[in-house]
Formats: sequence, C-alpha cells, structure tokens
Amino acid sequence: MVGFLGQSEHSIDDKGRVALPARMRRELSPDANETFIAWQGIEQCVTLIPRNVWKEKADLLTKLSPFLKDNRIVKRTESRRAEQVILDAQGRISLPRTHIDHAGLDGEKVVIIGTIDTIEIWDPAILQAEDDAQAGSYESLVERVMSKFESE
Amino acid sequence: MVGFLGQSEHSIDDKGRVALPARMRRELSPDANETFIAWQGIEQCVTLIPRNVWKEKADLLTKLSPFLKDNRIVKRTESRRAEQVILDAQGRISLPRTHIDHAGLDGEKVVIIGTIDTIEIWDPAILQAEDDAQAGSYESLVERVMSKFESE
DNA sequence: CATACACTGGCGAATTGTGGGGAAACCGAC
DNA sequence: GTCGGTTTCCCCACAATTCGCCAGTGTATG
Repeated sequence: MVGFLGQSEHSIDDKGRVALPARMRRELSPDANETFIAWQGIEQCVTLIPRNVWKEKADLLTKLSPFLKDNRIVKRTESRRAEQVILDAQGRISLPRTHIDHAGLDGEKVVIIGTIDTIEIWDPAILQAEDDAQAGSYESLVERVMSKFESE
Repeated sequence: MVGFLGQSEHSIDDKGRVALPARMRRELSPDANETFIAWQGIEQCVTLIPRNVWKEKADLLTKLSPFLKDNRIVKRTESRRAEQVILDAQGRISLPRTHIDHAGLDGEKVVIIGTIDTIEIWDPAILQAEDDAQAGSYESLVERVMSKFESE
C-alpha cells in the first residue's frame, strides 16, 4: 500500500466514462467496495475519494449540530458537490454531468493523477495552465509548506 | 451507506409532486419505511428527514421540560412545521401547499440537494441567491466550523 | 511467438424521470 | 342529507437516459 501514484492520459467517451489506470485500481482498499466519491474541489478538477476515506469525513459532518446555521452551510456545501461512482466490470467510472462541466472535461482526453489517498481527473489544457501559473515558484512553496514538520 | 449526496434539478408538477433522484431513494434506510418528515427549515427550503432520523430529533424534543416557556415554544415550533410524506410507486413525494409556499417552489423546476442525513428542496433562483450571498466567505467558514475536530 | 492484461467502443436491456387519467375522498353550499 | 366541485391518491404509459455486458484493439510479458 503505497498510495495512488503517477499520472496517465486516458480517454473520456461521450457518456462520461473514464477508465482508471490498473495500478490505481490495485491500490484501492477492499473496504472501498469498488466505490469512490466524485468531488468538485476548489480546483477545476474532479477528485475521487475512496468510499472508506470519505466515510470518515461524512461521520464528522453528521456530528455537527443542525441547529447552527454555519454548520448547515458547511454540511450542505460539502455534500452537494459529492456523488457516488462505482467501478464497472471494465474498471471504469462514469462521471456525472455536473462534474464534467465543472472540470471542463469536454475534450477526448483526460489526465488522471494519483495523489496518495485520492485521485484527480483534469482536462489536459487546464492542467497545463495550472502548471504554468506556478512554474518556477515551486521550490520555495514546498519549503514553506513542509517546514512545519521540521521539529519532529 | 454514504449518505444522501449530490444535487439535481427536477420538475415539480402542478400537483406538487417531486421525484427524488433514484440514488437518494437507494440510500434511504429500510427503517424509514419509504417515509420522510417534510420540514420548513429556517432557510427558505423544504427539508426532508427520513422517518427514522426524525425519531431521534423527536426524542430530544420530548426530553425538554414542559415547565419552561422557551421549551414549549421550541417544541411547538419544530413540530408544527413538520408533515409526514410518503413515497409513491414512482418514487415521488407530494409536498403540502404550506411547504411549497414557504420555500417559494412556484416554478417548474426545483433543486434537490443531498446533505448526508437529510434532503433539501430549493427553488433554483432562491438557492442561487443564497449561494451568491456567501460566495467568497466559504473558505474561512469551513475552517472555523471544522477546526473543532482538529485536536483529534 | 504466444499469452495475458489493459484500455476502448458499441449495443441491448433495464431503470429513471415525467405526464396524464380516473377513482376515491373531502369540502362547502344549499 | 344531497349535490357539485375540488383535491388527493393511485395506477398506467411514454421517452430518454443510464447501466451492464460483450467484443475488439493494442501493449506489455514471459
């Protein structure tokens, strides 16, 4: 169990079906039951969260008291962006329209990126733009982010 | 059991009937007995609470001492806004007039949102306004709300 | 070279969302 | 109490979408 790694370019057909790389399917815990939660994240991409991982987040959310407005907003916002998707016999998932639109997956191809505990699906052009935007600044970025672990 | 997720736009006909998305019907516990409590929330929407979940809330309310005026008000207010609705053979519910009026569901369409343990029904325009109102401030909101779990 | 695996495409069948009609129940007026 | 009108409930039917299956192509592996 080393987590979801690497990146691949795959096809997306006109029904919104995307085959996940076999090596990522092998990393999926049996607890996930062949199931992901497709999630519209902050970035312009679709994030796939294995069902067992999502479960922990959902449990937290249901612990929030429904009598506070802020709690309701968070719960509503987090859950409405999520959809359950299940692998078919060919190892594909079919993405909901809303998520395809959000991530701009209107081409023939998508890029699938493993991010250890989740999987991200990007439109190639949008991903390229994202990369360009932060090109050159990554070295200082990673320094800043990871320095908090220095003390350990 | 991942909870009610996602959001869909469905029709509401002139009889006040709304079809629930099939994936939400599948998430409904057998304990709910095809039955929801339709509830006029604080927000301008109708909240559907599965019968078995409502039970827990009702138990809380009955624990409030009836000798305090505030308690009586809360109990009365929470319960008078609730109506029982049952799924028909097509997977639809028909909403009481009062609830339709409260949520302003006077168009042809409604938006149905899954919030893990409940379902909300919104008028598209009202929902849009609500979203606009809190656009931009969400990131800090979710930080504040969820930070209470950080210690774990 | 042969075999197995990985990804892709297409087709038929089942499900889903929607509209409408008729029987039953309800309500108010006379 | 009776009649007329309205509302509510239940059932049927259609169209569109989705789902599951099967088969093909290509690539890696032994």
